[in-house]
This record gives sequence, structure tokens and C-alpha cells, in this order.
Amino acid sequence: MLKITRKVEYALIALKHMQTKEDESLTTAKEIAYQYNVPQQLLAKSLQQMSKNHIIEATKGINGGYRIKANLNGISLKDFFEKLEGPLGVMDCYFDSECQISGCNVKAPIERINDNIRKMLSTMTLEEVTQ
Amino acid sequence: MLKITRKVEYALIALKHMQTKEDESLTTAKEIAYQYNVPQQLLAKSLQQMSKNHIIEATKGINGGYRIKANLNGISLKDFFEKLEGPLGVMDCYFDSECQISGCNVKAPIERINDNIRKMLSTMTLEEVTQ
DNA sequence: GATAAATACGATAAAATTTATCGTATTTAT
DNA sequence: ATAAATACGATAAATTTTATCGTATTTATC
Ligand code: FES
Ligand code: FES
Repeated sequence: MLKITRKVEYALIALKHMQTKEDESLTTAKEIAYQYNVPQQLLAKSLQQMSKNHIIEATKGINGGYRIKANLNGISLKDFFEKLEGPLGVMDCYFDSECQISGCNVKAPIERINDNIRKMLSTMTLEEVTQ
Repeated sequence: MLKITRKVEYALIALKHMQTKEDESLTTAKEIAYQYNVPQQLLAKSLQQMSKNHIIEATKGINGGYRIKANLNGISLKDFFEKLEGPLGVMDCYFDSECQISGCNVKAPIERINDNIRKMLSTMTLEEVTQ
């Protein structure tokens, strides 16, 4: 319950790793995978998704790699999570579909919990987490 | 990611349902299961766990059932979740074991996220959710 | 131009977790 | 005794998460 996925953790590890390097240098998926002993292909997917979302930028080709592109202070943790995993809901009822439970009497309360979690995650920035 | 389980939702549904009834009356698992079309045996386990934790009290035997026992205002959502699901951590590294990722560089940041989620859930009470 | 090393990405397999069911024991009012 | 309820361990089914596979594309270097 309330778990952060590996996909997100791998992304955070990569960001934090890149932040400790000089601005100009590129980092490869292989390098990170080796250093933290993490599955490279899976890590690569987190990197690709961050690239798609302009958090980092990718350089292809033989001397390629990734570097941080965005201002991490401008990205809330809520936005970051949603970029990687889609809309953030503690119950799937809101985005995906309607309630599966007929006449569910706790939809509103659960929505309130959800709002509070989202609100909290909106106050934390990526920079704050990776700094 | 960050999902509330059925086990917890069934518990909330049951609490909310019982709150709308007169104080003295008992509610059976069957009654709730039927009304919300929810698997009775599974719901029963949520009820049993709440009973163990003195949130509700159970009466056995042919005219048995459950009724609310605790003051729901005195129970935070954090405590409630932990009574049902054990220690609340967005990553299993803290309670279960050590980090599986060698030299994980985001343990402290993730712990910070975790603290904030727990802090937030400490400010919400069960009463607030079921009222 | 061939090669090597990197990103990109869809498809699939494996593992883990969540959800549900089964079977049986116990309690208690009638 | 019986019926209707809680209690609970064991197991099965379903779903989700995690990991791997295979292939395509890009690009610096020789
Ligand atoms: S089934 Fe949608 S909130 Fe309960
Ligand atoms: S593996 Fe424990 S926080 Fe990263």
C-alpha cells in the first residue's frame, strides 16, 4: 500500500547521480546500471520517459548519453510522478472508470485523502529530493 | 502507485455503514456484503482485523455482528492504515530490510517523502473520513 | 562504408502482490 | 440439536510489477 515503484526509484537514482556530475558531461544508462547494480534495460525505460517529458535530454549515437535538461526546482513531485506513471489516484475510480462497488459510500472521503496526498506532493520539488 | 487496497476500502465502507445506524444495533458482514455487493469473506477479514484492533467490537453467535467501539475522532488515518496493513512505507527498505540496491543514493530523499505522507495522514482522522 | 556503442521501444516472460475462495472451527440464541 | 454468526489458516485466481528479449535507429570513429 502506498508504494513507490522501481520505475520511479530508478529515475530518482539516475537524476541524483547526474546531478553530482559536471553540467556538460553525459551519463549512460550502462554507467548507472553498473554503479548501482540495477537492470539496465529497465533503467533505460525510466530515462527514456524522462527524456520524452523533457526532464533530461538524450544524445544518441556512440558517444551518447543523458544529461539533466529541466530546472528541477520547477517540477513538483506530483508532476514528476504523473509524468512517469500517469494520473495519481489512491483508487482507480476517478480516472479510469466509475466505482466498481455498487453505491460505494466512501468515494467522496477517499477523494479527500487523494486530494491531500496530491496537495502534499505538490509542495515538494524534484530538486529538494535529489539535492 | 500509491494505491489504497480493497482490504482498507472494505473496512472504510463498513465503518461508514455502521455509523449511519443506531448506536446499539449490530451489523453483520452478510448485510454489508449484500448491500454493497462485496465479497463477504474478504470483508469479514477486514472486520475481524478492526475488531482485533478495538476499532469495532464483535459479538459471536446466531444474533451476532459488529458495532463501532472506538472514538473515531481519536484514530488518525495513519494509525488506521497501519492497524490494517502494518508499517506505512513508500519503499520497503526501512522496516523490512536494508536497501536492495547497492549504495542506493536516494534512501534519505525517499524517507523524506515517506515522512511527509505519514505526517499528512496523521492529521486526518477516521471520523473525518467516515462522517 | 563498415563497425561499435549508444538510445528507443514493442512484445513477452517471470515474479510478486493483491484479491478472492475454500474448508473448518467456534460461539451462542432459539 | 440446529442455525446463523464470527474466526482464521490454507490455497487458488487474478492482477500488477518487474525484468528480459529482440530489433531498430542513431552517430562517432576507423
Ligand atoms: S469503489 Fe470507487 S471509491 Fe469505492
Ligand atoms: S533501495 Fe532502499 S531507498 Fe533505494
